[in-house]
Amino acid sequence: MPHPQDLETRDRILAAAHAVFLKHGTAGARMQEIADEAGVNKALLHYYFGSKALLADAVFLRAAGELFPRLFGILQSDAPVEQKVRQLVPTYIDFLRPRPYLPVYVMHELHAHPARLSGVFAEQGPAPLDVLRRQIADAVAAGEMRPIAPEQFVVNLVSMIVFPFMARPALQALLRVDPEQWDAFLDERRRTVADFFLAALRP
Amino acid sequence: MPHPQDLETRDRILAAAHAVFLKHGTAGARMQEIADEAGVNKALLHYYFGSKALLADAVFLRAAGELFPRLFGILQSDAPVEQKVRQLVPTYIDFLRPRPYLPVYVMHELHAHPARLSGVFAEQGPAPLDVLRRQIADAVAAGEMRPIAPEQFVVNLVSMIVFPFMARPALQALLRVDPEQWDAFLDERRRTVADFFLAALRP
DNA sequence: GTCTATACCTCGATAGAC
DNA sequence: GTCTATCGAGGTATAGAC
Repeated sequence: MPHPQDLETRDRILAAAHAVFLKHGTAGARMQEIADEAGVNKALLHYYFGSKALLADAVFLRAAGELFPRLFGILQSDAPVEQKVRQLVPTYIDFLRPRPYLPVYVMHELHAHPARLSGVFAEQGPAPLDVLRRQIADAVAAGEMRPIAPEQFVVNLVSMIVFPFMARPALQALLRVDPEQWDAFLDERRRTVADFFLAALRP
Repeated sequence: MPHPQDLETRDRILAAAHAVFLKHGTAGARMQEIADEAGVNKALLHYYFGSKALLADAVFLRAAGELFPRLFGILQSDAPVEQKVRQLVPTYIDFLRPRPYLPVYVMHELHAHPARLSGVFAEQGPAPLDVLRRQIADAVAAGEMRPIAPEQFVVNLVSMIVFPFMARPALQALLRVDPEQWDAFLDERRRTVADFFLAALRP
């Protein structure tokens, strides 16, 4: 973009767009609502981002960029398996708690717009499961762990962490949990999910 | 609606709307695309359903109605816990496999449109966790199970079943799994998730 | 850089023939 | 019941003043 830009205004617009897109999805979002939320007028959105589609791209990359890397940062480390699990569960729950719309937004956009995938995982490094695969193999050989494929390991763990946020409205109704009990419910998951997961790995 | 109706045409439209709404979400769906998919013209959609919003309501109720009841049908039965788990995992995975968009669609609509909740869970009966709560208490007292709150039990189990479908595009990229390997990955989950879950409950 | 005013167009909805 | 043709609201995008 050849335009001169006020970065502070640009950030305000991007933050407002983030909030509105996450709440309504790209198709359901209105440029007017973003402008209102940012305290500017519609024309400025086009001045800074060119079009709704380009603004949506920027927001999606931002959202996916906070969702995925902090998962794989922890999983790829060389720390022992148990320590990684015990660290990931509370860390990620604390991250998602103030961002309840983030996972559904990202997954919905990926379904409706699969081309977005290339943008997100382009700079992705080598297969991220190698460290974990060796750690599991060693623990199994030492008789300390039941065998499990590393893919299943990761998906089981991430499922239990992320799914409750995606299903929150349904779970609140099905479990008869009002919004304040929901916080206690998440606290309990924060405390118990790692234990539950590690218990499943006992030989 | 006081209109006379051709039920076969109405069903074709509803099925087409189901497909299009699930793929793009309510806001992203176009009445023209639904008409094309059903092999009729736009005007007929209004003849049968009145408006896009009403058609969207019908589709959402239909989708939520296949997603939730078959979960709680199994969980509320009087069968032993282990049997319920071993039945639910393959049954539900087989159900979702040909409907990969269903969970994300429902959860996204519930986030963007929380009022829909009332429509879905209105006819819901009494608290559905009572059977499970007693079964867990008995098993724990008999020394056969680690203690766990029934809410956490259900959410852990359902998370591992449903989440992979919601996150499929991301998981395929992150795990380096191409679409045909994805089927094998789901087969493995179908075989292993119940064992994994039950292993976590061992005392 | 930021605003107001407006052009342009997509899309949901309706009218009316058959 | 189903179609063609068209209207009008609402939304993105642009022009141009400041």
